[in-house]
Amino acid sequence: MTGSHGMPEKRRAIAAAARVVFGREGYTRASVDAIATEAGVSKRTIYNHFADKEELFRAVTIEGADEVTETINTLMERHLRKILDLQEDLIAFGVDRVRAIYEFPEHYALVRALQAEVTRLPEQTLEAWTAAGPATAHQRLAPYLQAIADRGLLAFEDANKAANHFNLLTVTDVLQRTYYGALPLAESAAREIVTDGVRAFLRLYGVQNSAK
Amino acid sequence: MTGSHGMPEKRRAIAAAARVVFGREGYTRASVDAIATEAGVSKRTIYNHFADKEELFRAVTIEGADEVTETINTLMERHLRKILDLQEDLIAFGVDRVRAIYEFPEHYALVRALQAEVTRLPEQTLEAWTAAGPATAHQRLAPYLQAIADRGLLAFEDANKAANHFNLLTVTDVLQRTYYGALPLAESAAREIVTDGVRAFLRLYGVQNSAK
DNA sequence: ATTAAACTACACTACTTAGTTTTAGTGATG
DNA sequence: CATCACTAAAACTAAGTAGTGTAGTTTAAT
Repeated sequence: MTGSHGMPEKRRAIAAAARVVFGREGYTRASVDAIATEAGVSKRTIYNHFADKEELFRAVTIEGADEVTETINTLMERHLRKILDLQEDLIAFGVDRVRAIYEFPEHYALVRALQAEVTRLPEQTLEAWTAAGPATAHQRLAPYLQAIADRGLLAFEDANKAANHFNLLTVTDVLQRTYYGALPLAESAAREIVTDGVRAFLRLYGVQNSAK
Repeated sequence: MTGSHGMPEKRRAIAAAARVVFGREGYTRASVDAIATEAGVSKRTIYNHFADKEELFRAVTIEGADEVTETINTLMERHLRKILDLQEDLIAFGVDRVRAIYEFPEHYALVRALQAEVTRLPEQTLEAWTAAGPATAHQRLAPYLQAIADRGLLAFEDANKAANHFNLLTVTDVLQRTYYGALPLAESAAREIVTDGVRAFLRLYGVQNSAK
């Protein structure tokens, strides 16, 4: 059963374990031995697949970002493709997006670890991660907002800036308050933050047709 | 206030050095020996002033937060006490506030280190730091905005939410893009972000008849 | 000058780390 | 069968870690 979908099975086990341990312990504190144990693999095998600890870190941060980005893409398709009630759809998207933070705790733990390492990371690694993760977050949102604007439901000059403001007013607010998902947040509190954010966003860019 | 007034000179040297080294290396990687060297002090002296590494970290994060909070208070007094042109004053405040990020690089490096440790920190330490730093950021802004609203230049129902939105649209945007000050940001870019943020803020809460 | 507190320098403990090497074994391919 | 690529397990190297103990030195107030 060599499920070799490009990646040997062991490599995937190592990557998954690395994500957990790096997320839980941070880069420096995470030991390669601990990752090996978590992966159910010998330490030597890790070094057969990855040059060193740093390359392992680089690989898993980017792969993790890809995974989350994919999830967010799905959420945008689900909520922002066909708009029935703009405010409700934006709120539903925001709430699901926030929920995704708590559905990928290892990923956001990894984000915290990565942010702590920013000044020590090779420029290239940071760029690759930014491109895979945060950058896509609003680069991919912008076209959806543009499409909604084209149908006359939103009005702005720059879709990218609007997307940026949407993210700031919803998911960034949550990330900031919870230290990137480290602190728990009640579903109801998340909904309230997102609702406030969406209402502000619509006051900024909404077209007055659905009234109060 | 964590007064650095009655504090022996050596203790201050240690705290200053710890801020630099923790900021540069992160909590785990920073060694107490390195902090001692940076402070020009023997390691034993550090342990005469602080119970252990963790208490040292706790002390310097909170002292650093106090310092930055004080600076921000000064900026609010300077720009938000007497309003001449609301938009210009808010922009000037925002720009100075962003500049403060780069005037306290060790502090924001420390913030990154702290965020990475959030899940391992004693709850009490995190609470104390949140209270000294980020929490005050908009708790103290709210009264200024309220005073401006009382003069009829702004309109909102909840000053705290307005303050939160102001911060999100200006300084949080910058912090997020620069990984909490880790990446450089041109003065002009900072000004553009803040200007966009302030304009959005005024579309949300501004009263049309004022100035201009 | 005396005294007490604070300091330095440094050896020392008990432990952890990244990465390598060794030894023994696995399953597949030709 | 033999080779090949991989693996586990454990020992090992070389380095670094937090924190302690102590002997001798500085500092400042009396």
